Amino acid sequence: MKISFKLDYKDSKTNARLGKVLFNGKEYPTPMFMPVGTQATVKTLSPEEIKEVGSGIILANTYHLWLRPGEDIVQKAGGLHKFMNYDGPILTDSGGYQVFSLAKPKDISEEGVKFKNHLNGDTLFLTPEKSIEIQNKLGSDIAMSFDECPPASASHDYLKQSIERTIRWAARGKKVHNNPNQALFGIIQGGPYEDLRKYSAIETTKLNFDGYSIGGVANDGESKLDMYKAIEYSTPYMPEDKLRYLMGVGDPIDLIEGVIRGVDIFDCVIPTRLARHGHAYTKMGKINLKNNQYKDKFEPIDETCDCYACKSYTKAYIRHLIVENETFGARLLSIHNIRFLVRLMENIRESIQKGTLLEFREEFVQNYYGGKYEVK
RNA sequence: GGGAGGGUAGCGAAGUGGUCAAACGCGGCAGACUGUAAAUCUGUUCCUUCGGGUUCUAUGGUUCAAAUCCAUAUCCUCCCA
Repeated sequence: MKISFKLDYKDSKTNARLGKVLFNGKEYPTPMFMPVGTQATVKTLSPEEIKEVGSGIILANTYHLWLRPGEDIVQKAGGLHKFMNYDGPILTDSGGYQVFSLAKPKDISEEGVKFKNHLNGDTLFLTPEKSIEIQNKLGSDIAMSFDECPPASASHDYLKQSIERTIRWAARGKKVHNNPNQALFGIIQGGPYEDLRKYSAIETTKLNFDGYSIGGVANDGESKLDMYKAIEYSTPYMPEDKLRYLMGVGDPIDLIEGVIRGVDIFDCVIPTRLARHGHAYTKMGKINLKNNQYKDKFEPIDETCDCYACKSYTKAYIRHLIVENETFGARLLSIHNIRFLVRLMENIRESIQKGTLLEFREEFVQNYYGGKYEVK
């Protein structure tokens, strides 16, 4: 059964929406945060732990799984769900982000993108058709169109020709996509430019995808202001009855700002990466547990948190694990950080329900930034 | 008792007359991270009122100039008795 989306409610004071993703007889409420599991694993977490923290959809990556173990192996295993023992919904990114992180502009042609394999330097070639074919074999529930994800520094001229090509790539991918059990999403690009976002959104939605995402955001130090503009310039042209996905975001405040601007789902590596680097989200802001001051703090990371790490372990112990580079520390912090974002989304949904989302935002900023948050 | 080598910043270790407050590694202290080339990367680590001050086991000496050369002391390691 193909995954589907139902829009339930629209906030009157903001563009926020409440809805649900329907999959396998289960409902996953939106707005939602999706943890990233690039290599068919949310780093350090078992599928049981992923569910325990309350995550719904998780991400995997086409590029990485194409290289290893190869889409044929995953297919032979019976698809991603069986391969990794996860029965919740899985979204695969198309490899578009790797166009940004691995390829050089000159490696991008109408046909596709030339990559240097980051494992051994081999030259590889990925096309929209190939990306869809791989995602089909991986058996994800949501496949993403293969796009170019340009850097924040890209000029208006470059972006213009880039989004036109990305739209042609989206059409090519859609043409070869024939898996009735897999949704296919289109990706809107255009940097912080109103005309380009509008153009990209209108042309991409004409192709009638199952959902739409806003891409090319939060790259290489793009300002938050530009990110918010990118969302604001895109959503007016995105259909209301389809899932809206802001790719690669992330930061707690950005999740709130994204929802206010009409986004339904988000994904980001940041909670798990920060965890591996010793950082923890708390209501009162992000803390670096590696800091000396936590060495004898025998208290949970966040008194108000209901996660496994906070229920059973202290800052001092987790700090010790992180400092000693023990994987259990990364695991506890990953559980905590994802749980923090999942609870943040729960609170956001509650506030939408109550019509107090903007007040919730103020309260969050007051606590998390000590009131000193300024959009730049 | 005889002989050889050596003592450099928190630790290990380069440096053997000026470009040396002294490479590099570790450890320490911070910072960054937004569709994961990311358990990674960056900064900093003698003192300082940022003018400068005090260092290379100790003391004395040679020299315009010493971590580097000489003398003595001291400690460590190894070898022979």
